[in-house]
Amino acid sequence: MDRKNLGDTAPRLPIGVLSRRTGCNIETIRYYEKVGLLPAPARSDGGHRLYGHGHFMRLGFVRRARELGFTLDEIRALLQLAEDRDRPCAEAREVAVVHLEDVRTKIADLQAMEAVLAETVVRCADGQTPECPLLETLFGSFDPSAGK
Amino acid sequence: MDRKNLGDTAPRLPIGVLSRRTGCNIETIRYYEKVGLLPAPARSDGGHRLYGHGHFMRLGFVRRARELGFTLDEIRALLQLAEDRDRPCAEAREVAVVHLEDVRTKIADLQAMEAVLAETVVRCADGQTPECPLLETLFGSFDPSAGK
DNA sequence: ATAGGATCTGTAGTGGCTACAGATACAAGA
DNA sequence: TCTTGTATCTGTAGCCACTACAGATCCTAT
Repeated sequence: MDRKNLGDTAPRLPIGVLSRRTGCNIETIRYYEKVGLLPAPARSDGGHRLYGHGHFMRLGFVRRARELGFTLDEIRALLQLAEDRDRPCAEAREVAVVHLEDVRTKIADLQAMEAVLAETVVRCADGQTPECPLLETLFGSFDPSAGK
Repeated sequence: MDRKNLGDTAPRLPIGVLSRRTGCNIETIRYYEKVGLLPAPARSDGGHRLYGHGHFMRLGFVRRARELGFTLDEIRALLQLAEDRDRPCAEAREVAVVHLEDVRTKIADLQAMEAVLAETVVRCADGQTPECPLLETLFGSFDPSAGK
């Protein structure tokens, strides 16, 4: 877990290489540096960013965490735990549990939407309905409690 | 479907009443007016907005559509169809079908995340693992293809 | 008349990017 | 060495759908 030493002896590479290897947009990399998620890298004499192995590892972490839907603040916390703690697993797990519940809530919300939409689309398609079921639904025509 | 006549004879009510009856934040109502989703209402002599029945109907539509996840532009299009077309159902249905596919994609993405997260959380919890499975996953330790 | 709540306009911010524009650096080929 | 094309820089602004003030004015009940 010795991942905080970014100053290793591997060759340092420009941002375009980091971008292509990690699948992360150049502008996003600069954004992550701006918001403190990535440390500022060394620079060439001309001012170009030069990234070492540690940056590749760290950005890989960030991207995988983003793909799992963690917010940048959650990722920040996870990286901090990885750096500072001998046994970070309990705390890291807590971050993941909270996020997992959020993901499950979002799934449930979307599934509720999907159910209404799917039903409405079917009713729009059957061609037997004199008015448009979707628009009637949205205008609240089928809900007697609408209006107060 | 005669919903474009907002100048009816019912009493006109201030924004706070519209907000409470529709569950839509006052500032959101003003935002919707700014972006053209709601027409500008009549005003009192002192400049306060006064909303009639048509606005209540229209904002109800917008809120229900938002709850179903439609974007503001999709809602704009649906309202236009409702106003302009004798038979808007085919086009409205097309808007809903595109949106339904988007919702299903989001559900699938979230379910993929949920699967990875749930597995990782379980492995973090079992206490048999020497290192933290979540952090190892994010650092890419269990993926031999990581690095290029 | 007064006071408290409602409302106004304008501005800025949220999260996570993304897209320029104008200027400079870098590398390859002639 | 020079030229040219590509890569990179910084700064600014925008996207989407809101949300939150701040200072000023309006409105209504006492």
